[in-house]
Amino acid sequence: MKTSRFFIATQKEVPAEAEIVSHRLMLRASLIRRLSAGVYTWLPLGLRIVRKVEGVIREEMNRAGAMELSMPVVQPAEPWQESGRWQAYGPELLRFKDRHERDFVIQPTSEEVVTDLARGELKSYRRLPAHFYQIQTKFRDERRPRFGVMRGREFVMKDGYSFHADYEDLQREYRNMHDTYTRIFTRLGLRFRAVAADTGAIGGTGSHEFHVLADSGEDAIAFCPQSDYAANVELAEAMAPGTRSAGKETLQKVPTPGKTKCEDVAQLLKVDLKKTVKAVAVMHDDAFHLLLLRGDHDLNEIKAQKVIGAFRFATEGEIQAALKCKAGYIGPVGANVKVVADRRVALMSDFVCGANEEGFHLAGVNWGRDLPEPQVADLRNVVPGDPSPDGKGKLEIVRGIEVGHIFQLRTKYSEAMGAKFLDAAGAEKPFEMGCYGIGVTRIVAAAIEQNHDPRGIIFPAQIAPFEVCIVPIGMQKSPAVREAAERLYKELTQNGVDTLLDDRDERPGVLFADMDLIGIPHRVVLGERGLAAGNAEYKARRDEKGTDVPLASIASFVRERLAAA
RNA sequence: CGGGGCGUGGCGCAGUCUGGUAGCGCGCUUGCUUUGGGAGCAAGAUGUCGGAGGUUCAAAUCCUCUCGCCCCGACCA
Repeated sequence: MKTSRFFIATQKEVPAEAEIVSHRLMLRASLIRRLSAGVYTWLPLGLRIVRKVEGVIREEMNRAGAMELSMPVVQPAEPWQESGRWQAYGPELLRFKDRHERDFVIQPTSEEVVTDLARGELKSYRRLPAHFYQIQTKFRDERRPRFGVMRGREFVMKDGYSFHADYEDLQREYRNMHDTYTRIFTRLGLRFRAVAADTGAIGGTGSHEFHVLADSGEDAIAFCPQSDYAANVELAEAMAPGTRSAGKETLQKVPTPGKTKCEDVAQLLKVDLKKTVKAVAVMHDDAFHLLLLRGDHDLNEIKAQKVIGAFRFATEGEIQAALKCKAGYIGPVGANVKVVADRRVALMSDFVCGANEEGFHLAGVNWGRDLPEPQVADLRNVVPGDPSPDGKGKLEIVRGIEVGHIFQLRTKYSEAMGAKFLDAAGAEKPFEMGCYGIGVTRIVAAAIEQNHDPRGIIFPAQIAPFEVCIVPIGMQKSPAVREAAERLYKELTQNGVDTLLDDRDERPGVLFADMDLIGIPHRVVLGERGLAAGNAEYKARRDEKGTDVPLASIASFVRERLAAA
């Protein structure tokens, strides 16, 4: 490809709409343009990257035995009503009516359609297992799209669905996909980690997420460097080893006017924040609960929900009604309400908490003596340094971007939709199902997030829009440069190298800056100076300086570099 | 959905408080010079100031209502 016949519209200035680096660079490098919130046009340069990501995924999915198909983006409401997701999905599911007033959705995933297909076609165990996948446009009406294509409303996802005669075979395929995803993300040149995950709204049992590691990631991942333990912090179990030491202090009420936060109280009383307990007031149905956490810990709402059921935070009025006290000074002592203590809190002694009287806290509080032994549960997010749940070391926390997710759905959809096959004994059974997603367009953003420098994007070779760029200096003026550039271009393209020849009549600085910005991994510069000495100059995107290579061997040199990557 | 902010040529912004009929940089067009890291000079083109209504002799500026977008929190590939 030659730049004179290709659409490149790089920008020097940073667009105001973009906050994170990948979004900025994607706009500046003319990979994407926004049409509306969370909805983007993929420009020719960006689409090349998407296609390369898709290519790697397609190759590995096919190699793993999955079969590509394509299901409709627009789907009728009926199967969604059958599965129950028409009600369960909520406003994120984009719905509309056709001219006959019939309900439709734009697919956010395709469990319903693929299950409908399976129940019609996979009537016998002899047809099993079967794994169908597609690389398709999805739409989710996100409450808050952000970071460009990282969390767009419209996006491209690879979604695969497998059907099995029994659970053992589903588990085999689940491991197969775990391995396949590992290969895919490795080939894409990403630094990533597979983590145990909550199964969330899709339901089912086993589940892993694949996260690209990046500080800008929206997810927090807890992992143990001493073992292979890794889990989303939403899920990671907070351990509390040890026993409660006997209390030494007497209970006393201390004035803490204006100090409503644990940090402020700890500072005022000159005690460690870890000696304080905070009480979070929540309502489950109409029941008021106090959830107790150590002052330096945060509530994990998913865990709390598993303990007391769906809840919301109590209002100031409800707190007044239950405890006769303002928020900021509430605590469990003498409170006639349900109390659930985090495991760690249950092991504390001589601690500080609210006194249920405005302007006062209690110090030297001890379980049993000052208040009854509480209900104990895991309520908090893990923090760095917590013991790993597998007992093999201490947890660290990093941030990640979720780019893949695999689930064991079991029979959730097959039972809801009556999708059954006949087994060898002639008995009707619901399919055991798995589903497997990869965020294709999100990967492009994640790869940039992980690979960039002040000059721009540094694409991993597998997904770069072009593998090599040729930058001729003064091509329009110098016949020698033009001739050398055209010859090298021809030689590389004829050998299947994805080459971009920058033949624009621009100053060298512009060409260099653009090629760096759009992240082409290998660059060959041809100038009269070098040509006079019989040399071309080669530079990899990450290199500081170029190196001279004899013109006669530059093509084979580049091809060797490509093969080495 | 709650909280904060922003809508002025293709892009980034000033002007708004204190009404007087729109400006800067980048980009774009043409010419000359320049040519190994986003050139210089000259001449140009491009705006219903997000939209609607109102106040006023006069509105980008004041008032009302709307629409859109971005950022921070609870969900997902």
